[in-house]
Amino acid sequence: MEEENVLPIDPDFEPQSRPRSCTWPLPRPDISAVKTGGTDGSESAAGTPPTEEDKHDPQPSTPEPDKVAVSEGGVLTGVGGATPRKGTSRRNAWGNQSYAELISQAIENSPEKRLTLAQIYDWMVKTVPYFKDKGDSNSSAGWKNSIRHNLSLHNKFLRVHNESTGKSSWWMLNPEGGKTGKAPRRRAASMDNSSKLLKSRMRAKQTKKQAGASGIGGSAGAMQGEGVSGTNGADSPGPQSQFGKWGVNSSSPSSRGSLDDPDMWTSFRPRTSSNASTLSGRLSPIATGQEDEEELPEDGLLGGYSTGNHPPILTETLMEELDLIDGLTLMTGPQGGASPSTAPPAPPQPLPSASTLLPRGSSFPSFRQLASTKASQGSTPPGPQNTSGGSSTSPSNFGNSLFSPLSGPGSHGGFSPHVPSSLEALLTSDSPPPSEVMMTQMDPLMPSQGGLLGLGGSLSSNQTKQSQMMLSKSIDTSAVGQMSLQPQPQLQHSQMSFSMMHSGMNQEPPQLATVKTQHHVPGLLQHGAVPSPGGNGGLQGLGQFSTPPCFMPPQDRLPTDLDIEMFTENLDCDVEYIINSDLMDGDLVDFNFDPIIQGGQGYTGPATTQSSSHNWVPS
DNA sequence: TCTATTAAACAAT
DNA sequence: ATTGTTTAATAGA
Repeated sequence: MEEENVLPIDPDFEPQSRPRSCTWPLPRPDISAVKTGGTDGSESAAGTPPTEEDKHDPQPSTPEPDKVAVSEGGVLTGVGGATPRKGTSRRNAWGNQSYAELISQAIENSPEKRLTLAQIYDWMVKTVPYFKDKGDSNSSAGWKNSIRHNLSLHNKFLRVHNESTGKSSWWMLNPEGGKTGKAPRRRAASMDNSSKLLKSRMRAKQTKKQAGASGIGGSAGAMQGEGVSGTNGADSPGPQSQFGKWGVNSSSPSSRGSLDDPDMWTSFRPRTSSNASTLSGRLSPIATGQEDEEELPEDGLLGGYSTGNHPPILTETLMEELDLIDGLTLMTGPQGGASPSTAPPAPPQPLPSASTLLPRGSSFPSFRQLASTKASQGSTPPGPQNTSGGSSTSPSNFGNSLFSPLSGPGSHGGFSPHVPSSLEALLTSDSPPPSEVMMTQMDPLMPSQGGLLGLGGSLSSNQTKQSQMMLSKSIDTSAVGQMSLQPQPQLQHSQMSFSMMHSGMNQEPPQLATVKTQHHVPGLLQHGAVPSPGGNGGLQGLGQFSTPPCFMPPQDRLPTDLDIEMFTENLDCDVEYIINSDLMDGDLVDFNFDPIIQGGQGYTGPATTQSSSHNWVPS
């Protein structure tokens, strides 16, 4: 506290009677003053930190590579560049950049493009003069609080589980989120649904509390089982080069089966989608409310994919997944214009490919683990999962697959430990949907949602979410993934989801489909599956189940929302049921998706097309 | 009205 | 205690 006072704040700042912000000098009011005084020079004016400031923010000309320079290169560009309002005054004590922008820069600067919260703090302290003094402040410090707040609030930031020791999650930039530059915030909290959402949330909270006290966790299982057994060396979260680790780890078994996994997923969940709704808000009823929920489901899905085990593939897959999850829009990116690469879900940035992969990889491992873990847990103890030991093995293969997705088949055959558990199958099935999403994304926001609906649809629903919340995020998530897959019991539900999926598939363009297939399939199908050119192997499998080619016209989707809720409840039941019984029995479940299937026929047929999506899409 | 900053309550680790 | 999430108040555009 004192320190801050000490800061070289201009006299101007101080006296603004500010109730809350203790942390800094008051910017705003001052700003005007500052502005007046020194426009550009504002820096000096702000004066906060004497010298250092100069270097940092205001001027692009800044020699310091660290901060700005790098950032500019990346996505930030948009952000940083745009930021500068008229240039005159600095909005904040540290400059015109918002917390979100600063954070983005920090992340971008990092080699891996991901940082932990602590690292972000650190970066701030080092880089931004204003914070320099505040380095030692506690987490309670206002600025740290603000950073955390921003991380959570903005879709542009993705949280990825950090496997290493007890480290906090990695924070990454959501390719999409940042793309526009505007990174929408999550949602206006208040506003439309507010009442509804709020209530639900409120409940959730309360519930949690109570539950927590009471011990709802039971279902969740044992709470924390342990940490990561880690080991792997995961420790070195060091930003520097963990590449090796990533790959390795991913495959590595490190974590084996700890319950923790679920969390992993949780971490993924992007709060993303909601944004869309935020902006438009109106249209999709779904959007708003549901989206949120959807997020969770997504995780589940991801888990599914990851389950596959393959690292490399995962990498890309993850990419997609992340994207999907986040913005759901790798594809979109291009449109937005932000991301140059249209086709490939590849990283938005030109960054070194290696790094690109790796970084994401980090997250992957976790996925897998989760999946595998879950599988083992749920389905069975054995956990031979993937050639466990061979973790290293798989990677290599995957690597190939990545590069040459098509070729995939042969390699896949190699590993195929084939997992017994139905989960995989489920997962597989899931995979398709995402792709769909991709396509869907044609539309900026809405579409994505549509895709989600398909995926999450079954899952999503406020209620569901709540319930999930109650239980435990992680678990729920997994459940969710399964949900969609569910076999016989509730075909209805499953159908819904499938149908959605199919539609999505249809939409996909050939190329995309292929790609997708690769990503998804390989991971999942590895067993031996051959990647069917059509891609969809997974889908087909699904198709077998329920297979209603096209369930409903896109338009229906809206209504679907409603339905979804309906389902939700049912789903819940199912989930548990499934978990308990089906999953346990792995064998029973028949999700076989014959990889073979491919025909393309099914999916092909019903081409729904985005056009439809457009319809419901706002604009 | 929207965005951003700041605070603060809470949950989970 | 840290990390994350969320709500709310406030201020600027």
